[in-house]
Amino acid sequence: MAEHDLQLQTNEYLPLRDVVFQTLRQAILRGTLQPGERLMEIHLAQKLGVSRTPVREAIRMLELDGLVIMVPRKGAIVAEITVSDLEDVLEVRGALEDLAVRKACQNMTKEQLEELKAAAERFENCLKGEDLLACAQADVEFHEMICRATKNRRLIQILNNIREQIYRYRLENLKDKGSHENLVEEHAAICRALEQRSEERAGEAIRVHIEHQKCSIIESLHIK
Amino acid sequence: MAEHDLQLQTNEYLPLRDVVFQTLRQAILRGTLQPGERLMEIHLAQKLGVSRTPVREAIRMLELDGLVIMVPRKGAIVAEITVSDLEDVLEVRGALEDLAVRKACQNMTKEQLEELKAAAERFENCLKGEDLLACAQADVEFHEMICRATKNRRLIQILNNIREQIYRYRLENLKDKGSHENLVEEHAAICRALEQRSEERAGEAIRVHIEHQKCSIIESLHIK
DNA sequence: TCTATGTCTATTGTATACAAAAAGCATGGG
DNA sequence: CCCATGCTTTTTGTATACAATAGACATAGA
Repeated sequence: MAEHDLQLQTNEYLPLRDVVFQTLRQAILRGTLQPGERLMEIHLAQKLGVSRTPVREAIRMLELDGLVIMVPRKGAIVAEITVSDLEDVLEVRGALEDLAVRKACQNMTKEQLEELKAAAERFENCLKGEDLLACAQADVEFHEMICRATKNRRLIQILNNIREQIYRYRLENLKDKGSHENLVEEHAAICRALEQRSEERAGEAIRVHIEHQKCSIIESLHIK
Repeated sequence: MAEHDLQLQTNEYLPLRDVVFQTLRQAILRGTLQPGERLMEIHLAQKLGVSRTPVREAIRMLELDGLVIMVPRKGAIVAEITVSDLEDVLEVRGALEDLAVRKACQNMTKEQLEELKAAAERFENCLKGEDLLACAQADVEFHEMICRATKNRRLIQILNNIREQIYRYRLENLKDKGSHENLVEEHAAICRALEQRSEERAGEAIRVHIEHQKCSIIESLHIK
């Protein structure tokens, strides 16, 4: 097995299980731990310098998060996402982002709208550079901003979760420069609809946005 | 503390953590463990005849399920649901049931439709009796049937989860006989729209259904 | 040679022991 | 009488010890 450099962010004063959880989650989302790879408790515990107990509890949490799959009496493996899974997840995401943007139409203040446009601009600027992680971050911020404006905590939580699950594939997807223009235009369309407070247009715009994302992620999976 | 009669369904050959998890979840959903109540590890472990380890792991799972809340260095307490939480959850549920019923319009076979109508009828018959649990069960089956027809595993999982979370309040809600007629008619409307394969009507019908549920649950909370 | 069985090892599942921190209570000083 | 401080108790957080099982490998018999 490749020697991953997992390392705890020991700075915080949280229960170890939470620190381990965040560490492993990051490792999975960033691809340090690859789909299909086994998570062995003793191994991880030694690497992280803790005992098995917090590692086990972190794995339980990853399991319910859908990031690992438990095989009874065999342990946890990093979850593979199949094309069919991705389609399912993105379909759900579409419905929820639609709800989010509609609520945002009602709730978003002028200031929030300005911030949103600024975020869209940051995203555009990032695309010109080479830093994929920064692009992804800017895009996440754009969507989170809309989401937060809904004030619906459950919606925020579920959408964050879904975004995290597909994060690795989004990253892959951003490598395709051909789609960059479209992405920028789609974000702009969402901003415009929000400015007009048109739930219909905003919903339509974001559904198109997610749909495109779905197609291009699936395409990039096939190429590999 | 009231002496709850928690008991493991030892029949199955699952890891204890899963058995404990299901047991505690049932206890919370059925109200045996009430909102605000503390879950103490040793106590539960002794009651269930296991050690603390599986109990702890079960609690971690309940935590990510939103059924308990962890207070650092204090332990877990059964989650309270506030009116605002309920509104949030039901808003999300509305969007997802809408998606589900639209997909069902596309996918549902004639046989499935017949089964659905049968389920609606069972629900109607249950309402005439006094068995609230049976009513709730019949209603759950009706919605699950639609959900399963979508073939979207993620959607099925999230909706099941949401339904479970509000189960206790639905039960409370079913006690109000005044709403029974409406419920039956709403189910019928959903069936009709599905038969006509009209996504628009089906979506509208189920959104109304969820919206009514929201109102009457919140009302019944205020009365208490 | 192939298969079946037995043993050994690696790894999870479970229990318990130990550490640390928070809450409650009592006692003493102001 | 009230408040603060320290002790005690309760409970979680963490580590480790022990049990059980699945998988691999080897060996023996057909």
